[in-house]
Amino acid sequence: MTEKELQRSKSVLPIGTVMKLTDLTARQIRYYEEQGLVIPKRNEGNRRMYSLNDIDRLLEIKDYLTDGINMAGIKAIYEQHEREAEARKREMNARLTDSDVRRILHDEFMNVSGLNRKPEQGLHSQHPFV
Amino acid sequence: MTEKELQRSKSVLPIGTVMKLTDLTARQIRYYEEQGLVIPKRNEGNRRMYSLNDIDRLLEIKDYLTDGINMAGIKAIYEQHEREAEARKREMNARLTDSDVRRILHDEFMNVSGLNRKPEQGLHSQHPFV
DNA sequence: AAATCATGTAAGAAAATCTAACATGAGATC
DNA sequence: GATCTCATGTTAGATTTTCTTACATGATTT
Repeated sequence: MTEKELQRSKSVLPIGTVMKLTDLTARQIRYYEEQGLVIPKRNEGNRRMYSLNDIDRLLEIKDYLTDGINMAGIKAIYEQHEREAEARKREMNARLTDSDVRRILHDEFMNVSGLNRKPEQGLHSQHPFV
Repeated sequence: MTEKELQRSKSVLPIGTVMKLTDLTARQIRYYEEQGLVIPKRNEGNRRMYSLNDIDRLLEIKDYLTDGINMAGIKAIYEQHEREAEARKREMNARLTDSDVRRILHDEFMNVSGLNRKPEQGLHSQHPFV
C-alpha cells in the first residue's frame, strides 16, 4: 500500500465531520452502514471513525441515489466491484514472478515499518499517516 | 491553492484524533495553542478542529522539543518562516507579469468554484476536499 | 531560594455521539 | 384503495468527548 493509500484509509473522522463533508444526515450515514455499504471503524469509546475512502464511498452512494438507484442496486454495484477487484488480484498473482513478489513484499515492509522515513528539514517531521 | 493544499488545510480532525496521530496529550496540544504555535479552527460547538497541516506542525514542534529547543525558540523559528514566506511572496509579485496574474487568478477561480470537476465513473464522485 | 517552564490532573459543564424506538411520506404491491 | 416497504426524520436517555479553569509538580533558570 502506498503512503497515499494508507492516508486515505486511516480512520480519523468522526461522524459530525463526515456529515459536513458529505452533506448527509447522521441518520442516513448510519442507515447506509446498516445496509452494509460503509462500515466505519470504531474508537475505544465506540464512536464511529471514518476514512477518506469512506467519504468517497458515501458521496458515490449519494450520487447513485440521486440517479434513482435504490439500496439494493447500490449493493449490487459494490458486490460487482468486489468481484472485479478479486479477479484482478488473481490475474496479478498469476502474472507475477517470484522476484516480483519478493520486491513488492520488501517495499511493503519498508513502508509499514517506517524504516524508509526520510527527514525533510533536519530531523523534523514524521508523518503519522505514513 | 491546489486541490491537495485545500485538502491539507481543511479542519476536520477533533483533538482526540490529533492526540493519536501525534502521540501528544490534549494538555500539550492546548498548551502549544496557548503559545500561539498551532491555532485550530473551532466548530459551532466550540470544539477544536485540526487540519493535516496542523498535524504536521505539531509533529515538528515535538521534534524541536526533542532537540532541546524551548517554546521561545520554536516561536522564533516560525516567525522566521513567516518572514521568509512573506519575502518570497513579495518577490513573486515583483516578478509576475499581468498575464501571469490573470492566468493564476483564472486557475484559482476554476478550482474554488469547482467548475473543473471531472466525473470519474459516470457522474459519480464529487470530492468534498476539492 | 524563588520564579518560570512544560506538563499532569481534577472537576463540572457543554457538546457530540450512541442505540433503540416510533413516525412518516412516497412508491410498490396486492 | 388498503397495505407494505423503503429511506429518512425525530425523540429520549445513556455514554463519551471536549471544554475551561484551577491547582500541582518536577526540571530548569535566575
